[in-house]
Amino acid sequence: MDSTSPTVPSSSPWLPFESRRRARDEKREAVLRAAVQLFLEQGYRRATLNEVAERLNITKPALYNYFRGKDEILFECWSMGAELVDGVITEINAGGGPGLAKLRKLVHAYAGLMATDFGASLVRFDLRDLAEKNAGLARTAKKRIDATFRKYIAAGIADGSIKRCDPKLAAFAIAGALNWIGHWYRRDGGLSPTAIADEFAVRLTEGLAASAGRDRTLKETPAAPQRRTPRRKTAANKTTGKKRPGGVSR
Amino acid sequence: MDSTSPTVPSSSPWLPFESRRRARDEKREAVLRAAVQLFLEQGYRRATLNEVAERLNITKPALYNYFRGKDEILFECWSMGAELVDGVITEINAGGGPGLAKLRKLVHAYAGLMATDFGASLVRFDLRDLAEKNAGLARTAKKRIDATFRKYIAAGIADGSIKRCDPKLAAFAIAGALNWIGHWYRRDGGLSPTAIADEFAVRLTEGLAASAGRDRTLKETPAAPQRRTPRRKTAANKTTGKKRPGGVSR
DNA sequence: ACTTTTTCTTACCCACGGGTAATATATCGA
DNA sequence: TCGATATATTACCCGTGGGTAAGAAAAAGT
Repeated sequence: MDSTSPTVPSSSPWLPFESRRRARDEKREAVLRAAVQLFLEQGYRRATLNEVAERLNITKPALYNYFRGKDEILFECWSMGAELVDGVITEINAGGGPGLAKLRKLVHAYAGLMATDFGASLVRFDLRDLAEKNAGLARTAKKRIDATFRKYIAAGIADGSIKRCDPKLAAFAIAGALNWIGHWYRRDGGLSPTAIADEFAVRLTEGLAASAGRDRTLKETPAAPQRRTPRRKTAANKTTGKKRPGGVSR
Repeated sequence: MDSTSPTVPSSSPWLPFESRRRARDEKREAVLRAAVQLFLEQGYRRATLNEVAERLNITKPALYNYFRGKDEILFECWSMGAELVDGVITEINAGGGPGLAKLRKLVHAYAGLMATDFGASLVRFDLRDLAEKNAGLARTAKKRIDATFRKYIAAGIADGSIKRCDPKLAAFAIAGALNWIGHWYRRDGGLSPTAIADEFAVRLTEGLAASAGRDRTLKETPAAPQRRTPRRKTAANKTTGKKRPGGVSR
């Protein structure tokens, strides 16, 4: 196992390992994509693993090579969404700006995410379907996201860009409007995700803006360099190549 | 049956019938109250009829004296919520006032409803769990509610009380924030329903107000004569006394 | 070519819970 | 008191779907 196999001098001996691991991870993600779609279409409880497998041209027990059970698949779908949001947040935190501007960026990006499968899974799935351990992780992640909304609002009040209000309730109102997108948005509807995001970024924050008069300064923030973020960060996890689903939880 | 029984001259011969029917309806509603609570606590799919019955100190088959099946119970719970909203809407429609005032009244009352069991059932239950026929009715009712939000906003724009905006998206944003209350509100939390309603009535509409400067005129509308509406209207249905759940649908 | 490991399939188990049948027990009208 | 009607109970059926066991098929390693 650990013998630095001298029989393969040309090119990295890691490649076979790597490619095997990659192939495995690709299949894992394919399962997640099929699952999240089905779960959103029919609802988690109604959706069956048989049908998930069928869509991938395999059979149910094959899924158990990649996941411990149905609820773990659900959790991983949810996690994908959470990672997307986390990515957005760290990116906004990296940049500076007044609280209001940060809030607008968050609203804009979050609205866009709600129009994606993994993003919607954040709000369409019932955490009570998760194993207690995973449900706990999910609750924590949710709290962190909510805290971010409040933090930006509080910061905005502090720096004068947002008028005085209760950050908790204001965050609930904004997050609620955004989360609801995940429930009504349809790909074949008349609204494009960016149109929704643009409008919500304005509509949900204009009432909070401290700038008295009418809205000016509303066009500077949304869409910044208009860069969505499909890539996955926060490496971690990713089943480091070991056998058996083991990795789990995070 | 139709013989005007001459043998019972003293007091109304209907009373026995009436009281029997009343007793039946009371039990029916008791089932609904127990069911909606359990469904909200555990989720519809997880909750079992056995447990609903257990909470009422009866056994599962007894439930079938009042309802055709689990999904009908769900529908009736949902319907109770829908009737509450309908009541609010007809009351607001009855009164006059500019679009913005009506919108605020609706937001205020709707927020309060989201803190009740039957109100929350409007947004916490999955219509896909309903029989197709009932799901259709529910979709229609939902559309009607959404249309009301848009109507008030459009009216507000027309009469100058609300600034120009897309009524569709504005309605989505407001309804979303409100509906979300049904997901996060907890009776044992720090926020009282009226506090939430008051705050949301302001927060969700201030951005739309056409009145340029800061907010004045914000205190006149909410809570009007502060009259909640617990009574049930829209008689119809109500199992007119016949045997077997028959009535159904509406 | 051989073994070993990973991946997938066929065939099954079985707990759960919605729904029904047959039957007992109040309740009411007479 | 006595039939008729609601109303409730006990005992059961059975479809569904998550999960597993045993072994075939396909890669990978040597």
